[in-house]
Amino acid sequence: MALRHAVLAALLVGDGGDSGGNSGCSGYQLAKAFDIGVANFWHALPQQLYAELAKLEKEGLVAGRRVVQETRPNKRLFRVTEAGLAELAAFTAAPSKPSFVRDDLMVKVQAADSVDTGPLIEQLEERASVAEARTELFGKLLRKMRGELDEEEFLRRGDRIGPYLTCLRGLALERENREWGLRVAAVLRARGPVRAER
Amino acid sequence: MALRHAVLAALLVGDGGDSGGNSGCSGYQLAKAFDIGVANFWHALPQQLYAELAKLEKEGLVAGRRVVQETRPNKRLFRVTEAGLAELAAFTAAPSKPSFVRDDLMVKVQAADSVDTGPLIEQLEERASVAEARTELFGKLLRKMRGELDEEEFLRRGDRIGPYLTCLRGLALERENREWGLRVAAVLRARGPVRAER
DNA sequence: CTGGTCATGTAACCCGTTACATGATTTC
DNA sequence: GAAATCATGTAACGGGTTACATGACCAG
Repeated sequence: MALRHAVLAALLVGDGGDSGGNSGCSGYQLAKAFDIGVANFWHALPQQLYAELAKLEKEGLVAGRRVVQETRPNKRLFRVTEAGLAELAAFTAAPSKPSFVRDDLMVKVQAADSVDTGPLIEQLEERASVAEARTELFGKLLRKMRGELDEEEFLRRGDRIGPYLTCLRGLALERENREWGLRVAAVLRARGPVRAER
Repeated sequence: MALRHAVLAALLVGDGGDSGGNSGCSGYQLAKAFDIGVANFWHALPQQLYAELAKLEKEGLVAGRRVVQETRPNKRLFRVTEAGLAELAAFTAAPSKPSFVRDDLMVKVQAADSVDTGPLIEQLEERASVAEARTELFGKLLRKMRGELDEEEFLRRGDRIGPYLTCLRGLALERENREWGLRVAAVLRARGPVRAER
């Protein structure tokens, strides 16, 4: 049960959108975060998030308040409570589980000597281009977060560097992703169609 | 249900240990592979692997044969069948699910502005040193796989490059992992203990 | 004589995924 | 007029994790 901590951490950012300081963040906004930035270190579907928010609220780790909208469906904004912060602190102090990954494309590359590489090459190049797009996106997010300061300066004096540091890693991973995809595609292309000797 | 494909791909290597060509690989050996190289792209516990092997055997995608040992417990070696290869081929041709990651440490870094960073810094440095060890391990594995050839040469003419290419990615990821860990630890250290203003 | 390696599983429970359900508003 | 965005859930099923169970051999 560690999704809760990912949710709490993501909720801290609390980009309520408009002016209202740290008003919180809706399930929907949270789901978007889990599709972009948070996806670098945690994956979860919207349904899971709604369910987890409900559980967290019942346990008092987040507090939700209903916001009535006229032109849009009503929504609920959640913020992390004191108890939620304590939970996060305890989690941070405890030992971490080893990170884990699941990647279809790498499974396919692992088997590349025994199967037709045509579709694989396509997928690798597709992934490289997606990775490139994400690289640019992360670059923009970073620039936005640090504002006018340069990186060193921001990391010394900025007041919310957590998301910046995770985004930095996301950027590095996507760059890596792109390079690897292109490299492997090139290698497989150069070898040509499968030689079915065995 | 994609663990099956990871298992099939891992089984292709078939490092039966001693001389016997491509004799296959036991559940136990498979579990070790999932702890080292395969962990770069798939995570699974031994129990899952034993269960999956049983299922794959019942479906005819792998074939197991019992090997009686005197000085060690008996074991079963599995190899991928023709049907298994076909399954892998179909999987490779089909679209890939987006890769996904779950990383406790990154969740903690995301929340770094709101919690005590002491234990976090320790964990980051610990991870960096583990990553360094894995970097060296992967370096050795790569040298072993390519034998006397240099990398370019091996990737052009070697006869099993799949595991090499995935290992290459593992190496890059671990390097990245180490650098990030050290960087973040340094940044957090420089900021000193939490200033609990808010 | 303690701890690591080899070797394979079962059972219960919880978490995560897939499928379903709804509906108004804005943009192309 | 179609498609994306905003917005929130429920229900069933299947896969994954945790805990348990066993036991011989080898190295320090």
